[in-house]
Amino acid sequence: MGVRAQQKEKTRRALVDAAFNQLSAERSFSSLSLREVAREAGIAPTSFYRHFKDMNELGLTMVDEGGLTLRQMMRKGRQRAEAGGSVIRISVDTFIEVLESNPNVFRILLHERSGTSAAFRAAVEREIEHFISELAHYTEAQAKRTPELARAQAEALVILVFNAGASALDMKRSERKALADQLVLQLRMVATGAEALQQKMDNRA
Amino acid sequence: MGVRAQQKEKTRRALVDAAFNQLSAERSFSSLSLREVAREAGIAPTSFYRHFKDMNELGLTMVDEGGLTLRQMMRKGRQRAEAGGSVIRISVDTFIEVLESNPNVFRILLHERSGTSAAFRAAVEREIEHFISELAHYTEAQAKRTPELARAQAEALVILVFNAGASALDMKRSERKALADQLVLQLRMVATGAEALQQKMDNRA
DNA sequence: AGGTTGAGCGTACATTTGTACGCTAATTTA
DNA sequence: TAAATTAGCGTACAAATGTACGCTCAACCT
Repeated sequence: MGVRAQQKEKTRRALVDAAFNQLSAERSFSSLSLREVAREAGIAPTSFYRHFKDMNELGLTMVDEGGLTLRQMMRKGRQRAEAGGSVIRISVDTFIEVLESNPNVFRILLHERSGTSAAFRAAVEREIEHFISELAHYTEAQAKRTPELARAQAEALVILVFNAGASALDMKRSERKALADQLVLQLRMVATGAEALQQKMDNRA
Repeated sequence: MGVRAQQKEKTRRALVDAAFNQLSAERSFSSLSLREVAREAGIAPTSFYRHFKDMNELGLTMVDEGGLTLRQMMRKGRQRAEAGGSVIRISVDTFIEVLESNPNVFRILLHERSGTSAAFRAAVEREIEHFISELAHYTEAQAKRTPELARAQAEALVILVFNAGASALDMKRSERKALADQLVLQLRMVATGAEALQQKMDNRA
């Protein structure tokens, strides 16, 4: 890559990072202005357009990038689970860790999921869908579920996890412990319930 | 109530209604400006301050009012359930109906739940908490659950329902049918799983 | 009846925003 | 080496926003 393209990439990163850094509990992506982001990135407002068509395009980039980060981290966590122990427990613990080290990635996903732009909502949904289908396939193979049931189960699990994540963002470390415990309990409920429903169906056939 | 206070109340209502009417899939509360709301309500921007300290105060009013509306409608639905039939099925159907007739109430609750103002998040959480604890008490008595388990179960149910609501907002009527079916399946999973966990605990004791 | 209150208005202003336009200077290409 | 490309800048402007201030006049109180 030439010197020129390299510098451009660097500035682009500065923009994305600037935007992520400005996110907080009090500041959502849609409340950021193009000028603010440019200022934080150390470039002139008008230079922003050399990299993104508008703020929307930047936001979508962030969603995609954030989703990728998340999936990579969760995958690493799953490897830990393969060493043995409760899959649910380990996954929840991993999730909390990921959330703690990337709060702003979660913020944008959680907020824009119910946001004002259809493109954003779709992008977030796509990211969540990754999690769901990955999990559904796993369950279908592992626990011999009907595809339909596996899907419903996976979706329920993911929703519960993400929701807990939203609550966790506002919490202190100590409170998070209790949250994680309750989440584990809820996930077990779903898993147990799905198993029972599956068996009932099998018996009927 | 005097003529004066009556007129004031009328204008206040106009403001609240104006704000609710401006909400849509593309427009969140936090993207509304004081001036827009005043314009829609037919008053001068500066007159807004005769009724609310700022937009935040208006928003909190809307959350409270919306939550109340929701609970009232769900209560009515529950009476229908007492006539017999599956509690889960009837509740879900009621919920979908409520959602269809008050989409904007849901929009503000769902969006501000992950919103940018702590006061808003707390207000929404309070509303959701109403649902959860009402349901937890019901389950605790009806199905003889441990308080802890009843709480976890109720919370899981409510979260799944609200989440489905968020998806439903973007859907056509026909798609909603499938969503409702899957939601029912998920709720049964949770209920069945909670029952199984409860029995396991009872046996151990 | 006469004084007080307060809802609603119009004017005004400082800020902030997105973005159009044209320049510069360094890199890339030919 | 000469020409072309382009990242980044500064200037500029129209639009919109929140809100301070002071006025009016109908309703209210005594």
